[in-house]
Amino acid sequence: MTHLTPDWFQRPATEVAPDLLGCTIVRQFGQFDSDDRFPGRISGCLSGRIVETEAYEPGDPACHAYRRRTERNAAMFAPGGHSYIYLIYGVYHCFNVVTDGEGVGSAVLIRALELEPHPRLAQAGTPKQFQRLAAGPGKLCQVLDLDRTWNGLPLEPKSGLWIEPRSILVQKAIEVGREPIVQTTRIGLSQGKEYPWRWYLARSPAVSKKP
DNA sequence: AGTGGGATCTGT
DNA sequence: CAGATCCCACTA
Repeated sequence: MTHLTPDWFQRPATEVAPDLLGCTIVRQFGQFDSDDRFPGRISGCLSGRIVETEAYEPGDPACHAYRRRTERNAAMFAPGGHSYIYLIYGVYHCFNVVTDGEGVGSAVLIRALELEPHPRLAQAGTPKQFQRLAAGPGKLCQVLDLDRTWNGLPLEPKSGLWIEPRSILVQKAIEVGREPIVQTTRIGLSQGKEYPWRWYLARSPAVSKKP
């Protein structure tokens, strides 16, 4: 089981964000890897393909680390490969991957996933509803059961939360343009609207919003 | 100590 | 398009 290691994330967020498309987030619930020995139980790994991302960088007024280092944004200054999770509107959580070197306040917001089927999601409803379960940063954290107790952790199997690289097939599909990537402006901001730092897989039904 | 607004989502 | 709902960062 291979996972993306810190050096992969030690680049500007605007480089990492598009490269994360097609990669897979894995959230381990059970104590063991692939713990599906007890069908129907809430256990094992829940995973999904990343289909939408946004980059937040130093010098960017929309970035939580724009002004200064505080308790809330401290995780953004960790070395690339850590998590940054915060509460928004007192209701939802947002999951970010910290990027660049230690001391640089930057991250990539994971906005949507294509989930893989799992016993935990048995009551998901129709296939169409299932597709949309992780369409948006708040919903994504609900489904993966991520909150601030997961803030500031290294993304590795030991943490129970990590990211795996694109499969060969997905990599190829993106390279030859069979899986087109769209780059646009970010969503829900009051400042920094003009930066085109949102990317998504054009053909994915799980993307939160399309033009 | 008080307060205004926020990288969202759902239903009207 | 309003409302939920909480925390935090900033001002005084």
